[in-house]
Amino acid sequence: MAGVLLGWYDRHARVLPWRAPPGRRMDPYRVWLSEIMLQQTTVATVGPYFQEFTRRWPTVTDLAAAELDDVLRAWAGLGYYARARNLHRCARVVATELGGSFPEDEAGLRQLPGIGAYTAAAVAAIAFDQPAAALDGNVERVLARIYAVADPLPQAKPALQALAAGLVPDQRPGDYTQALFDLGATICTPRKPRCMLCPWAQWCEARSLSIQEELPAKAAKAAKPLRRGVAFFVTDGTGSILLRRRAETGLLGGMMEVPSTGWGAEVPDLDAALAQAPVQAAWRLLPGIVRHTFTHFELELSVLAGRVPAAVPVPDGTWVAPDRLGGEALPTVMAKVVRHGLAHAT
DNA sequence: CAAGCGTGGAC
DNA sequence: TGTCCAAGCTT
Repeated sequence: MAGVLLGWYDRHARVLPWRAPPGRRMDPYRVWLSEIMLQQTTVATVGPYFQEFTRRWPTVTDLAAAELDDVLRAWAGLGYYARARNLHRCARVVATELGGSFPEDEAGLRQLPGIGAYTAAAVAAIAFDQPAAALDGNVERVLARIYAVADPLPQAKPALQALAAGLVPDQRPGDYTQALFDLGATICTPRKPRCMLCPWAQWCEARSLSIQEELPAKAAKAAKPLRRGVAFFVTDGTGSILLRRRAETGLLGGMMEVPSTGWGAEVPDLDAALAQAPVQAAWRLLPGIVRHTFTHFELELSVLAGRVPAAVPVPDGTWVAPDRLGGEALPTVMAKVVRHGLAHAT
């Protein structure tokens, strides 16, 4: 089966910025960087970020020498911000403790910050052509169908991992791994798989049972609770906007925010909200609400606008001119709040 | 070890 | 509008 897939890959491999042509190997730094960026993130989204990171930091040593804040700024908008902090930590370990070279085996890679079971196997296979079984969402879907594994994920994951390990060939395991990704991304898609084009169709149990679109089964997801809060859009006499750095860990850790009340189930009343205001001002409630969906809750923010005569100092705060917002470590939800404030308060 | 952790696009 | 999902990791 592996040989057939490799033959298909030789003819149909996707061309991607972090990928070498079939039969070649890519720089391990770029393989690693792309794998971190691609965690739970689409190829289309990652593209521009990968280009910018490799332009600014062509080697892992360059990335290690960067300031964490510059890395966070460059990562802004990509989400799952712990990845950026772990990326930077990992680069420093590789640069200072490993002489600038990544470990070539799965176990060594697995020790590094931000590298879990999947990424260790993927980098070992793709960058170093080791026969490691990388099990991601694509491979889970392909194998669940090929072997008609009906047990729901994530319970079925250990069984799929064993099946994956049994398929990895000794010849060209790196290309095989990438071929499996391409198969999942272009043929064995979540909806309406293109079985007529699949090089593995003759071995697919799910297809023979006509249940390919029902697999893989997944456990039901919990409903997302609604949280609400009030954000404070503050400008000074020059039009600069008050931003504040969030705590290093947890949600949006280390990123910048528009100061706000806590986010809870209840809408804070005006007095409770104002008690949490970062400065004293004559507040005006802006029309509309900023909505944002996170992984595990939905958020609705009302926005109070205030103006202060001069850029007074605020704990963890920074005053940023509107034309320099693009360079800040602003997560998307906060960029939405700023946009709302600029549209209604200025 | 279940829960916490972002975002944008497809349908 | 809602729902799913995309090359998962950490605690």
